[in-house]
Amino acid sequence: MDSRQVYKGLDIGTGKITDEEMCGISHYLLDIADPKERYHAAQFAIDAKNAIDEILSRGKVPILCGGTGYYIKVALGEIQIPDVPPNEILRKKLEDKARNELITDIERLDPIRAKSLEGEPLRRIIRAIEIASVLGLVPQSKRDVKYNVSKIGINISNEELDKKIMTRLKSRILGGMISEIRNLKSNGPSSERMSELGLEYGFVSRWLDSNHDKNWPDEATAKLAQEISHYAKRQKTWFKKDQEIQWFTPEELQGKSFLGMIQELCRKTIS
RNA sequence: GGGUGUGUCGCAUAGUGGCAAUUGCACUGGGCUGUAAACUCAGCGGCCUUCCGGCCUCCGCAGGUUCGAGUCCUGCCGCACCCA
Repeated sequence: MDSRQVYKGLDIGTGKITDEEMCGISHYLLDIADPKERYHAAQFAIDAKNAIDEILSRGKVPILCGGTGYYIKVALGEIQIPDVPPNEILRKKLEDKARNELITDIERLDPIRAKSLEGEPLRRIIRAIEIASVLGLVPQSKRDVKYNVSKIGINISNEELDKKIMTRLKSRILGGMISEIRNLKSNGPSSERMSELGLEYGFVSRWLDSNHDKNWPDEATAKLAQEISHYAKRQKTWFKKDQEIQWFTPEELQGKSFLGMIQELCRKTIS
């Protein structure tokens, strides 16, 4: 459930699991997309559901793991994405309009959806117009979860989290993240595209643009760690809202024997 | 020792005598219907208040001028640069 690990070639910077680390367990939805092309949540919803159904059909229990909250929701069917593909021409046209005009547009097309878009970024208002212009209205996104799900979250204080982020980042840099990104860049993607591939990728790419052959400085590590920490906090905000998540501290998970606990949860969920 | 500057909310920065004081970063909280590691909103001296708002404290320290001082004056302290 990771919006960046789907891409081929983004390994160190996304912390993608290695073959040895998999211990023979099948992992899904890794390396399924080309970094040159945009991969969307809507596609992920399809791919994830297929993978889940395939695993279930073999009588196994799928474990969804990762930090892209939106992708998890979409994969489980907690959010339905209307089947309206992006219309770049329309988007271009709408981007030239002022916010007020766009709001008037969506109010005319779908007053109910318009209400929920108050204070939302332009991009989402444009998307709503895009949907409404095809379907007439923006359909209500109703929950349609076909699976029994147990959700587990690990609760860590911000200080603890920041420490972990720093050690992780340092080991990624030692592990060759900078050259991974340099190589990736030489294959074409612009820095703008690189930013879409993730924090590390955008940040390092921008740094490379202005410091071709310099050595990576410690200040850059600190700054990047800060950006990652910001992101981690946004993730917390997202998951905090989910009432179904059972939260555990890292100590609790260790004390309990993690695998045993998962098995117990599986049994409960199935029965 | 002499001269010239300078001291504003964690850091940085704005501030014609009417200012609880600009902006950026950081920090805190929030939103999320095909870009989600994206995008985006709000709060940020304290206390009270349902909205409007009210009260107190505040721009290095101490005095002064003024109806009124972050802004002007004096002294002190800290810092910076220049001349010795």
